[in-house]
Amino acid sequence: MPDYKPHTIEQKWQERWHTTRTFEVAEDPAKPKFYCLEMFAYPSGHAHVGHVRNYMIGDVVARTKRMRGFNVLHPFGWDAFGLPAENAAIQNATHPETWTFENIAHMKGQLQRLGISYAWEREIATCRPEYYRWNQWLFLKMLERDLAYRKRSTVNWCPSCQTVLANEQVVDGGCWRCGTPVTIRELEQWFLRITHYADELLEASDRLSGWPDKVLTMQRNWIGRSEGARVKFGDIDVFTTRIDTIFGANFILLAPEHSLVQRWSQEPGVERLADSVQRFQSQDRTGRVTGDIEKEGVDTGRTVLNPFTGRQVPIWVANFVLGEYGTGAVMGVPGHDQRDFEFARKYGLPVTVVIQPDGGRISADRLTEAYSGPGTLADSAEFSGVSADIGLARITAAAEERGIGVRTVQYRLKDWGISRQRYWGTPIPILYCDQCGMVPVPYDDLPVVLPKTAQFSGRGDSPLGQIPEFVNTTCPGCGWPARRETDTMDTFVDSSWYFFRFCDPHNQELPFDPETVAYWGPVDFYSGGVEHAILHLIYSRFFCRVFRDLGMTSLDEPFTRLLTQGMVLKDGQVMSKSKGNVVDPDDMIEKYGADALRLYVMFVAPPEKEIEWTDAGLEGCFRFLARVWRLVDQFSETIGGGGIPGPGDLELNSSEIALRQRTHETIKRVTVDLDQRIHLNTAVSALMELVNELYAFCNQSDCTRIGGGAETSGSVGTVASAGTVAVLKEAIEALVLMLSPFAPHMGEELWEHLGHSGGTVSAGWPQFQETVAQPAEIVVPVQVNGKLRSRLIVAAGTSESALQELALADPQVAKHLEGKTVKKVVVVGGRLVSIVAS
RNA sequence: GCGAAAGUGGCGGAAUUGGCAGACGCGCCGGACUUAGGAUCCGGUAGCCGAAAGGCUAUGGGGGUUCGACUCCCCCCUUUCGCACCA
Repeated sequence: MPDYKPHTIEQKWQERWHTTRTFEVAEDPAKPKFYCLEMFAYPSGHAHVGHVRNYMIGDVVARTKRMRGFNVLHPFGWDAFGLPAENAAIQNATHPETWTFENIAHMKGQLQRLGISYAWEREIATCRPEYYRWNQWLFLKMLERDLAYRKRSTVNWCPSCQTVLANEQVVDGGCWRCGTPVTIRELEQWFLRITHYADELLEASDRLSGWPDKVLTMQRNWIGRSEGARVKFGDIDVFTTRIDTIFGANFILLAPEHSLVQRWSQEPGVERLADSVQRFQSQDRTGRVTGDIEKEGVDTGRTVLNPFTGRQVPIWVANFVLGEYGTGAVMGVPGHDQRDFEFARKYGLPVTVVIQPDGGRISADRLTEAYSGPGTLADSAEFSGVSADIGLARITAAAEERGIGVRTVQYRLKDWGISRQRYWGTPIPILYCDQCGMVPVPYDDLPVVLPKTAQFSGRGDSPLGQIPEFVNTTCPGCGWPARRETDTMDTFVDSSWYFFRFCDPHNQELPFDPETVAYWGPVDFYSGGVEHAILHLIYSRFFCRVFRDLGMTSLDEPFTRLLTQGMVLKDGQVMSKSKGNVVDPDDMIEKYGADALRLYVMFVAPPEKEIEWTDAGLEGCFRFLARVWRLVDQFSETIGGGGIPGPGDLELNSSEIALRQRTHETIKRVTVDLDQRIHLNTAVSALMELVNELYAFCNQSDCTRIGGGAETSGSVGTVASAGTVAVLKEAIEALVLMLSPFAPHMGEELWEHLGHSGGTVSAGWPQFQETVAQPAEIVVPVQVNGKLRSRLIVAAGTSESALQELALADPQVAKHLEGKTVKKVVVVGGRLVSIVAS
């Protein structure tokens, strides 16, 4: 018998899968579809085990679904635009395209050596004009529908990456890629109007039952809906969620960026104001947003009328008021807002109490902190005496009636700024003509191709601007000279709809034929890192709705079920090149084979959890596979032939019945674990148990001698009975089939050894019979006063009264009941007997 | 600060609904087979007491509900993650 040698069989099957196009699919209305997708990869160079874990998880799901009769779409591609390629170009004098395609070639090889069952003919790379032309197409469609627009505004700037960042790409005040603190710049930028869908994105999140709560919570927080009102204090519009406290608004606070502040600080004789405003604006942005800096303000010397109290209130500028949220102006209610309270105490501004807590009375001069709880309005003219929530509604209505306020909903979510001052991205298909102004590139002229030659200086101006042949063009409207937009699109545009492109990746007329998405969509199972919770995942939900509103799909949501896989740690740390702790899958494949690697990564922890890499664990999985190999190989001749009757038709002895029961029970467990729970680790352990059971069966029934030494290990012993052959065949075939999503090469090889030529997919997923899966005898624990005292071995289905009798008669139990009276006996049928005595 | 998730042997982790805690694997210990074993097969392995039978204690800590709690409730500790002056 040849030992388990993974390399030859892995190579054999990978070649066969490729030449027979095993995983390529077409729409087939006769079969149920299943779209299985893992987040596509940024081609950074070499994938480490942490990266490929995700693909292995998806592959187990895809292969299982295929065996269960689904028409499975399982594609892969490359998120191929982006900064690292350009940075590498600056450092190594290679072209970003060269760098990218070399990396893709290497990583594709890695994935193929892992045996991931991708439909490679659908592979896409976003940096190809065949792909990014549809970014441009969609951009123009969005422009037509006013979902794309250009405006000058302050934007996040990463000084290291030398480009603008979207709000979603600023993490803790730093750049999501490199962590460099973000600064502010004012630029003309293109924006996509994601806020148009803010409410829908929020509401629909309640229906995403297949998503982790954690991700949904993050998205809801990010959208940050708050209901309130805008109220005019003279010329100043403030946004408040607490209009019920307006009678306590003793001052107005403006953000340093507020247009009035900017205007006033340019007037003569206000040096103190101008200096403070300047200082606030230059304060560390992170600190301003996170609240780490000291709250400061400066009096503008101006006042404005509080429209409800009729009193003049001073206008201050405060560094903690954010220009980008609401109207950049707030009413200061020191009695009922902690920030305003601190501010008022610091600068000696008056504090007024306008809400009295129920059953208590507070006064302004004794307050040590703002009171923000519920209560009854006080000192609020005609509104005094009503509860705060009723007051809120009435005051809002009054403001609307007087034309000085309006109910409104405010979002934290901002429109998505997509302009990037870099080269390696999708050119924005816009021209600027002196005669016609801004002109969209006509659809027929798409794609606007990224020019090959460019200077990669990393200087912070758009490299495309350095290429006259690119910039200078003619206006399609008037024929006069025009200039092209030189910014490129955020690469998150590419990834926001690629899952649709996979349905129809070679379409030259449209991003995709709506029919294909109607068949394949939505993605049934999507897995990837949680770090995309409010980036890629929210953008994709946005784009799905844009396509829907363009009439190209009827889907509201792109992803039905989402799994966020855990990271792989080595020495307690995330793998990274700079830490030097990466595990290269190729090294592990070299040592143990792809099947063992896959099995280990699936077995060591549930997919959502992070795992700590150990070579010893991998070796254990290799040993398990070798154990399966020996088992199957030893029986392949005996059970591999035809004409073996099914075990259901034979008289079986007790150990044969027991093995058969274990087989069916295991099928049931593994099926539930894989199909419903995606508990891949417990599915593997169930298979390990079945293997242990098979070894025990063989040793005990003496049907053959497994192992034992070099000269005996090759022999096939005599098999005692037709029943033994039948139950072994059933068990081993089920084992091989169920193992094959995890260890596909071995699965196919052993299936072939067992005399089957059609492959595991056509064999289908093994079926269990509920009646066979139930054990004939069960163990029923008996507790006395909550302590386990004995175990009864009884036939399954023993009645509760019989169980009670048996339990009370049990000698161990009787011992603990001595001198006591039984107060109560709880019998849980088939589960346990609990006796209470005293 | 607010919110969420988690905390189980030497280690990774099991325990669908409140019902035998520690499945499975790693590691370790022992046996068999062997010239040899770091291969293979078999067995043991939470702690404490005990020769054994058996008993006691154990799921971060402390309370509670229950015949019964890793699981539910309250308080506290630790870790991880998310949010963080959002008016």
